[in-house]
Amino acid sequence: MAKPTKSELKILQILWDKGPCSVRDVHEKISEAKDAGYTTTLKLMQIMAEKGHAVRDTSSRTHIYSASVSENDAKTDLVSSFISSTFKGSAKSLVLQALGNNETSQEDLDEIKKLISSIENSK
Amino acid sequence: MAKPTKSELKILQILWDKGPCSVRDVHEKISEAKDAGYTTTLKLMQIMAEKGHAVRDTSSRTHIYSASVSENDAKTDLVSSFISSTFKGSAKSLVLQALGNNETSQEDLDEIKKLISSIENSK
DNA sequence: GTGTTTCTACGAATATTTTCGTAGAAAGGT
DNA sequence: ACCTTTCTACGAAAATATTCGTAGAAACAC
Repeated sequence: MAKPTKSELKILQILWDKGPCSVRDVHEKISEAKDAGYTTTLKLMQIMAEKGHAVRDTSSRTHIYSASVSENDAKTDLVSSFISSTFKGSAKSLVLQALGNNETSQEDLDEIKKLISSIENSK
Repeated sequence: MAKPTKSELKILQILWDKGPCSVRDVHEKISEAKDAGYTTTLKLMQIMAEKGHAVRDTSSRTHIYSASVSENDAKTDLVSSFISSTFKGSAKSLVLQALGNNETSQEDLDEIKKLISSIENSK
C-alpha cells in the first residue's frame, strides 16, 4: 500500500481513534483544528477509498468510512520509511535522536526499558 | 527554517557525509542510486541555497555548497515533526514502535540502554 | 408538496515538488 | 584558434497533493 499523504494521515488518525465515521464526523474533527471546506474532506476521503487507505460502506446515503490498515501496521510502515529516508536504515539512530533531546519523562523511560527487557528475554 | 523536502534531504545527507561539495560531486553520488539529470540536481541545490538549507561559495566557477544546518539540528527537527504528525507528540510511542518490531540487534539495544542510563543519571 | 439542508460525484483551480531542456559563459585539450 | 566539455541560470513542463465550486439526488421540516 502506498504511503498516505500528510492529509490522509490526519484522517486515518481520526478513523483509528473514533472507528468508522461519516465524512461529516471526520470533517467536524478536522474543523476543530483548522478551517477547511466540507468538500475538501469529502474528496480526500474518496481518494483514500480509491487508493485503498480506507474502505467505505455505501449502503446508506451517508457513507461510512473505516481505515483499511491497522494503526499499528500503518505506523510500522511509516516509521520504517522514516528510518530509511532520514537515518539510513538505523532504528538505533532514530531512537538515540528521539531520546537524546532529554525531554522524555522518567515514566516513559521506564516503559521503554521494560520493552527492551522483554525483547531481550524473548531472544 | 522550513523543513527540507524529500529530495532536499537526500542532498543534505550527502553534504553532511562528504562536507562541502560541488553540484557534480552531489550529482555523482545521487546517480549511484538512481538515474537523474545533472540539471535536476543543480536546480535542487540552487533552490536549497535560496531557501537557506545550504550556503554556497560562488567565488570560483564551480560553486561549492555546504549544508547550513548541522545534521543533528536538522534531524532533531525532523524527528520532532514526525513525532507530532504521526505519534501525537509522544516520543515514547515512536520509540516503542521503532523497537517493537524486534529487529534491533543486541548491540544496538545495549547502546540505547546506555543512553537511557546516562539520561537518568543526569537528572 | 415546497423549500431547506445534507449528502455524493465530479471536475477543475491552486499549490508544491520534481524534472529537465535550452542557452550562454568559462575552461580545457590539442 | 577551434572544438568539446563543464559549468550556471532560467523558465517551463510534469508529477503530486490540496482545495473547493457546482450540480443533482435524497432526506427532512413544516
